[in-house]
Amino acid sequence: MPRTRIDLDSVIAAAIELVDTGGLESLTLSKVAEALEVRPSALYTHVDGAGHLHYVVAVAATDNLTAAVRNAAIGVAGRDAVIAVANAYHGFARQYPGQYAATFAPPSADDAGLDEACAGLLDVLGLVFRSLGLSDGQASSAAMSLRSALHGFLALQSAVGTAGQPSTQVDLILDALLHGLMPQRVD
Amino acid sequence: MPRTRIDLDSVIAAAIELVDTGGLESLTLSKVAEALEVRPSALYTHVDGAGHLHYVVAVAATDNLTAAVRNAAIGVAGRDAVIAVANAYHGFARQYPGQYAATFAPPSADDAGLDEACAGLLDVLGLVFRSLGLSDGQASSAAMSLRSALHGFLALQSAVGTAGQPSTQVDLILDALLHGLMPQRVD
DNA sequence: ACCTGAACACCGTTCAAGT
DNA sequence: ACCTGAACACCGTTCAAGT
Repeated sequence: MPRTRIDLDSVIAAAIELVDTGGLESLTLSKVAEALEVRPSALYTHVDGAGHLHYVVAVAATDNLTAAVRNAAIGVAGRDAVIAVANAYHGFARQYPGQYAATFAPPSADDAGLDEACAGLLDVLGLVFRSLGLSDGQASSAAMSLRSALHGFLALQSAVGTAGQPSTQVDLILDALLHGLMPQRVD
Repeated sequence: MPRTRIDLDSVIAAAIELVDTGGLESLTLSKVAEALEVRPSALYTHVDGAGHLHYVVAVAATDNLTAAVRNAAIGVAGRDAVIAVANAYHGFARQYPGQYAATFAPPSADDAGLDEACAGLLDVLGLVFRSLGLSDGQASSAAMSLRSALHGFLALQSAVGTAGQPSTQVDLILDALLHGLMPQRVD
């Protein structure tokens, strides 16, 4: 009777499924091992401990977020593209709150995977602002601002002090970005 | 020889100190107990488990943040007040990253303490916008937007993908708020 | 090369026992 | 009323042992 054999991809897949089901708090080596029907110590062949597990899951989750945002930007231009991309970002965070939370893992010194994944996300957002006529520098600055605004809104929405109207607030933020955050006007 | 006697205030004080020193991850019942020189089980007389400990620390940390922001708003008015308040919020988060992170604890169903603490923070921010001539509704909406923007910026700054210029970005966000987020112009 | 099993440290939680 | 001590479940990590 052969032992159960796993690899890094199966570990990540099980971890993502775990995070989607029970949130980021349920991401433990023990639970991933249980889902894969191996002992926890078996995971150390593929992953360098709990911290590294969080890291690789962050990379995978960021890539998933980027893909969702990229797909939303296809076939739309200008101001509509910003709204489409913002809604896609927002929608991903609401549909996969565990993956979205996993996105904000502590960075690594000897692994640039998460930095590259974040750069990929910002590239997609930056391209949208390029289609609005912004320069490369302005576009990447606007991309960071958009992500910052969307995350701030999402973090406070899912946390405490949510006495305001959730739906109208997103529009306020987008309006703010489109009106004031970009160096040149677009409306 | 009498046993060591503690109360809720000493638990919170030890927890805040722990969070300031080792970050939010170091906030455990075991470490708080060790700091107070009692057994971990002794804490259950004053606090309802680890989740509740996080909750009461969140309330205390939010109150500390509110006090810092409130002090910064004294003696300044209009546009300068917004900048002063934003810098105070930003400064608290940088000086006490553990406390700031503790601020975002999951809300409670049977305890309104954190909601009230958040309302207190938003009240201070709202008063600043009132001094800019906004109505109550506009001011509280702007207060939530300002906090959302500041938190989004801080979260992405302390996390990954920080290739941009940190200092200039804060000003961009403030400009966006002052220019576009508020229903009526102030400049 | 890769998984198991035992071992250890750490954390949270409960509860009877002491004071 | 409040802390101790024992007990248990859970998690992460290491490492010798097997295959």
